[in-house]
Amino acid sequence: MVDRLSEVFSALADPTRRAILARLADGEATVNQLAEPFPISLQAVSRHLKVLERAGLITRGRAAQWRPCRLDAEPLREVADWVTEYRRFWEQRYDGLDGYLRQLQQDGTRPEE
Amino acid sequence: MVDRLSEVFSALADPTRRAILARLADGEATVNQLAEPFPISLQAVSRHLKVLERAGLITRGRAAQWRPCRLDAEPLREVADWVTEYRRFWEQRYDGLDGYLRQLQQDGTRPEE
DNA sequence: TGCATATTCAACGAGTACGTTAATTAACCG
DNA sequence: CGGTTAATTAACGTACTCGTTGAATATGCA
Repeated sequence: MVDRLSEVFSALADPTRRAILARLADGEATVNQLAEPFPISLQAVSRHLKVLERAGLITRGRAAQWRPCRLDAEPLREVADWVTEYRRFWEQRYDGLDGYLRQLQQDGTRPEE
Repeated sequence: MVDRLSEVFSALADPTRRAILARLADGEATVNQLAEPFPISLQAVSRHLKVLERAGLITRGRAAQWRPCRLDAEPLREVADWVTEYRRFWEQRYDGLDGYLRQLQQDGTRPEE
């Protein structure tokens, strides 16, 4: 994995990790609290957290023997920025002239990467 | 891979595939045309296209011996919808009261999944 | 000190991802 | 038909992912 955006997309490509992010939207939580809803081991959750941390999607504190996790949405802003470049494609109407109009709209405004 | 959103994120977690999508934003292209900029084999690109197709990000036609690829941005709309749920987190200002305010803002509006 | 709790690290296995090269399929054309 | 071009499929190697269980580390507390 070389680039940051790939790392973020890869981290998001797992429903458990997305559920963890949704839980962290409610506020900080410990590893045990985060693991509780899932039918997998605590160790597996700990690894998911490491993936999220490497992607910059969470940060971790230290309080006694707990390692509270906190959401960091900055990488999600980058995702939003990336996907926004394609907005005009899903907002297009397909009404018969679509091929011609699509060609016109696409001209010279290709998203980067 | 079980759910659609994971499939889409996974497809996007590769810079070559994102570059292919960017190229297709200019309009249809054949496999050879898409492969041309990359230092990898045509077969490897063909596989990337299969991944993008399974994720619903491209569709393919048939014209003689060519298989023109076309961008389908519908899954990107789903990505945009998902990430938008977190918008308030990256739009937050961190000005000292941050912990308290974040707690207030997060209350009761957790993104799903 | 000694034990309980919270979390991580290590080692393993099954499955998947991504690249390669070689062979195959499909369509066009002389 | 036979050859060329476009693209896919097959077989393989290497590496990574995601789960497991067992051991280690870190902190709190009696």
